[in-house]
Amino acid sequence: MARREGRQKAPTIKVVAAAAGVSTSTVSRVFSRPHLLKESTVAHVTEIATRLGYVPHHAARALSTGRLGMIAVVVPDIANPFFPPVIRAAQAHAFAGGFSTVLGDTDEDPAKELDLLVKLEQRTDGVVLVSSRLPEQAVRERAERGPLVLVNRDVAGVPRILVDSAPGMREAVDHLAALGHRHLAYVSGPASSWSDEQRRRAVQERCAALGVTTTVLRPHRPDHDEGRAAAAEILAAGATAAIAFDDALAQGALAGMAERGVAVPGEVSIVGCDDILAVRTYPPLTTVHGRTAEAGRLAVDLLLEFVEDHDGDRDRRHLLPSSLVLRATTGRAP
Amino acid sequence: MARREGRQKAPTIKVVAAAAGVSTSTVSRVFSRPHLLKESTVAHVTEIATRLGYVPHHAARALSTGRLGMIAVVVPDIANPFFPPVIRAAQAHAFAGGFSTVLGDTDEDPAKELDLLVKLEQRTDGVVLVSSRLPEQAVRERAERGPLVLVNRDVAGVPRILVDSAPGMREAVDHLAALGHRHLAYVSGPASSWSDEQRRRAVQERCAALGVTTTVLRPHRPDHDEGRAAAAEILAAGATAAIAFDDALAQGALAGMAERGVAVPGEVSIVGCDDILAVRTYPPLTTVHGRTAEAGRLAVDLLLEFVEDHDGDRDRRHLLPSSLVLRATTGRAP
DNA sequence: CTGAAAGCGCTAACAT
DNA sequence: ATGTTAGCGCTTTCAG
Repeated sequence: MARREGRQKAPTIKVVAAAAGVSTSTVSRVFSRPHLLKESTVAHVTEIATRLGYVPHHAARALSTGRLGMIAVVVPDIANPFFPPVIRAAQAHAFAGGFSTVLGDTDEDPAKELDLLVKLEQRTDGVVLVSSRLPEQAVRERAERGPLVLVNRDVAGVPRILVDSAPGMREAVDHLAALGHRHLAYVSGPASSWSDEQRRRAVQERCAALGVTTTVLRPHRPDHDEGRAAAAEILAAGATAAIAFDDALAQGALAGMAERGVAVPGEVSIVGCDDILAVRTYPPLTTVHGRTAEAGRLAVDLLLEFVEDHDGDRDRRHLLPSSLVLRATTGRAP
Repeated sequence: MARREGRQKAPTIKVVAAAAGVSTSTVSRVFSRPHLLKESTVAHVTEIATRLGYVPHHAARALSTGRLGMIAVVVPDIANPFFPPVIRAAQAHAFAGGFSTVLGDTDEDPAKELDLLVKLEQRTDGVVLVSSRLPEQAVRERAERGPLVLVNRDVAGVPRILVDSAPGMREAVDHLAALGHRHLAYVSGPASSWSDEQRRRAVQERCAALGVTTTVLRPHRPDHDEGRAAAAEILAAGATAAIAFDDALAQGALAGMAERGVAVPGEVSIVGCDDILAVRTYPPLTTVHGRTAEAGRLAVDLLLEFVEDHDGDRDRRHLLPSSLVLRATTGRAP
């Protein structure tokens, strides 16, 4: 059996230069700003380089330019199905722009979040911070120290992308009212969540405008179990329809209703938010679809802008509209 | 309003050296091999360094040592709930070992996977490749070029961690047989999947041993819709129980049964695999729990071993046993 | 135990 | 359009 050779060290710019009969700067330029070179040189050097299997060394380039070629995407919990689409989009877009992404998971813990942010500061050119759980002041301070774009967190002076669930929520209320519902419950999400406040407010205001009674239930951790518990609360409130902070809660509520033998949408109607697992429930969940993937893409766009130009206008705020997706968990009031 | 100062550049080893009245090598050693120095020197320099807010520059160190301090975790689809636990565990463990992680998403596309692997080769010290869709030859070639650990892919000569669903599958068959089921369907997953083959085989063999009839259904994409479709196939086969390749399929099958008014577990029993969303279904899904998080942790362990010592023993194969978790979708045969 | 000096591989003025 | 020459910030022999 042939013994494995020790891994061959990669060819450097120097050996390519020698082989091509040009200077190292020329080779360097071929890979960074080819437009400054004669086409023939570019072609020639490229050919030699590929033949030798040359690839620019990342760390060396980083050291020279001060650009790491890497951004971070930080989320509270990668296992929460809300995040993968934004991560994925962010990643793909960054990659297209020549940047790698590191993913950070804060485990929903503000202390870990802060820690991570500090560590990442030296390893990345900038960070996309999704659904930050940090106090506003901390976010602002971090934004002072380097390029930072927020997703679903509204801090003035820090560039941010917001998935705006309000339009969808209003549609949901309209839809329910049109079906004859006169009393509606809102199943709240985490108390400190920007999104929750936004969604709740949209529901309340629209209900008020339409003369529909609304009961706001206590804050809930956005998971299945809490949703299950919420089913009882909805029933106790005497509501005939409920809008939940998110799909996980809505799905839990569905299960809770099933346990109690309450028919959905026959006896009560349920609406979710985020459209993240809507099609996996039974019956398929009527929900508010937010453009989360687009949020990831836009966040990276914005971030890369700031990486290029540290002194761009910080106070940018993008709102991404949402809309109601009708499926099978809403029906006429009993 | 005070104008924001341009970002202050981080202090280098040089300024720390000057401030501490020592040479740069000493400062360097304080951060890399402090045991070579007098305790008092270490203490003194450390103090100065923290006061100045000095942090070793990553890229510079990488250039010098050839160690990037970074590993990659590559998965087919970050949105597939099977992966987050392994990613999360891998990440946490790597971080503890002083390594950052980049996450790669191949979008289930072998071409993208290969591409990504090439790009990552120069940016990381090694990669954990989860559920690779690449041909065996390609995997082997990549393993020659640098530290690589596989998860849920069994290629001889490449270190690998396998979540072994066979024990759990056997338990499932035993469980169903004990409940009086005599005809059982296996809902197959992707045709090229190592896991599917393993699971199917375990089911078939155990059924044969027990004298239980088994129908193997066609390959399915592991998602909800296909599971829904599978419900009809299970019924058509005349089976009174089904074991699905994974939880997504099982959950879909649940929905499919509900649509047809077939009671679970009254009329048919359903078992999933992976225990990834089991508790979010209604009724809660009986499923095979695999130790996926542990797989992530172990993979990183193994990988870091190879990063330290490029010539360790390549042919390591870890099997992580699984077991059946009883919940509410299995019951006596009708 | 500590210092001096030579790079690691690449880019960026500055020349030409 | 291309070559020359310094570094980027850190580690690492080699001396002392």
